[in-house]
Amino acid sequence: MQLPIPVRPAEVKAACSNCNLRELCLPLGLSAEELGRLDTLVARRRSVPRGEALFRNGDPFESLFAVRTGFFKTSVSSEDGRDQVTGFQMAGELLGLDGISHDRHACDAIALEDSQVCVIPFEDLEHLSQQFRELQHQFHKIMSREIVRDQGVMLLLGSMRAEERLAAFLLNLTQRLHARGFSASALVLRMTREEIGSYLGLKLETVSRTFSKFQDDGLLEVKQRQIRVLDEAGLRQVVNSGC
Amino acid sequence: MQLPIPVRPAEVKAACSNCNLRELCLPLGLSAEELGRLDTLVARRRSVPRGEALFRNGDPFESLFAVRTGFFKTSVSSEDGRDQVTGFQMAGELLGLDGISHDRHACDAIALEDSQVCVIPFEDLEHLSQQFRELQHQFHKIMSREIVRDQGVMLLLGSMRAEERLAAFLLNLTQRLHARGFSASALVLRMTREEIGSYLGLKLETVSRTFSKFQDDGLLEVKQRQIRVLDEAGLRQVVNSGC
DNA sequence: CGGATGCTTGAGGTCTATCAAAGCGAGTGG
DNA sequence: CCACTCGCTTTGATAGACCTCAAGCATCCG
Repeated sequence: MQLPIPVRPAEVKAACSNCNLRELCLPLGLSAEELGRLDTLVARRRSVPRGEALFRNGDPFESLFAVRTGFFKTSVSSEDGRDQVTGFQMAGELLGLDGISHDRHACDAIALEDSQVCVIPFEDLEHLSQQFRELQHQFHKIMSREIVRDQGVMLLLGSMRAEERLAAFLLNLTQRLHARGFSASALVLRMTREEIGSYLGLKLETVSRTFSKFQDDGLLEVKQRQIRVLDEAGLRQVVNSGC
Repeated sequence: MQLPIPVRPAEVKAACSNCNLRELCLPLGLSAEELGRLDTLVARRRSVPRGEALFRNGDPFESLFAVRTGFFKTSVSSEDGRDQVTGFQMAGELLGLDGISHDRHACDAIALEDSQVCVIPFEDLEHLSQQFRELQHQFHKIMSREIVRDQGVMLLLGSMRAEERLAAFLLNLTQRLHARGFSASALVLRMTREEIGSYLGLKLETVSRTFSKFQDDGLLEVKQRQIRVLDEAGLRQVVNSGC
């Protein structure tokens, strides 16, 4: 998979106001003035090589991060070493909202490919959103959207069977890629079967078997991490086959 | 179970500034001035009889609600009629955060006993939190806490087995009741086995069997909905027995 | 008191996990 | 340039956890 948005030459000072992702990210719906002020806030960038952590559970929370390019996973772990992938984040999505509650990050965020994020110092964001109603509201919407998303994952984990889970996962991925201008039918997975399994509450063997079954059923073409969706309607049917 | 906080006589105008729950709720950490202003905002009350909805999926979103007395469940449902309980809320906890993202509620909130909530008009809250930094920050913390809580539920649903789930659920309940001044060992469940099962991703029979097993193992005393925790450390061990 | 609702318990079946082995592919070094 | 290695994936056989179906019991409430 190519980078969702071509990286500008380094010397060009990119900013929210001229970012290709502003329709998917925090700036959505802001006025020109608000955008300008946001630019002054979101000045820093940070590159995260594949496999490295953007932050880890327990790290002091100072900033939110907006994915510019690349791909991340977030995961939580319990004291006894259990591990659960809680989400995958692509360009335009926010990372770090978990950290606000206790001033420390509550999960790990790991880059699944070489990535770049915009650093959004949280104190500054709160300060600025006191002056700009719309910015404040947009931020609240983003947090709320995360809560709604999490509820959807609970529904998936609590009430769906393996095939339904994987189908729902693939449809969600393709829908998000499509919103970023990519094909809705051809995708390259950035994560391993094990990471998909962790996210979906399944073992990696079950994920692999389910991919194979979808291929046998003519829903997908699967070549390792290269996936082609042959029958989107069929996938939708699988998701809804539970009840 | 008794009401967590004795209901004041109706004629007494209760407000955030003299609410017994202010250490658990939105007012936490606010100055006297901020509290006073919050009082003017949170003027309305609403009673919800047992079994009735505070709001339903699709209802227009206008206000958040703080539970004053009683007990709620929230649940989401998919198009195909699948149903998932996403949480249980008791006194001092906020309901409705899901509604911010699309100006419509994204779940159902049902009272599991006769309940009373404080109505917090959301526009007013955003307006007021533009003036009061601390209120804004406290609200952000509450939203973030909800996100962290949801991640914990994902961990539970994605990686724990039936006994671990139920033990974790009971420990969470007793801990929250304890924070409200109740016994950490004796509790009365306000929800059915089926609702517990839906929350934990299990069938009601499995919940019932697991309760029986805990009783056989000397961890609990179970009399229908009356639960006595006999061995809290043992429950903790069950939660961590997975890995 | 009697019906309704919710809870418990049993038997048998299904789905997913577990254990094991072989295959594929990308990157490395000879 | 090829052989090798390592990580990841696929596939098979088996086992175990949880679900399903069914019956009986307890509790609540009119």
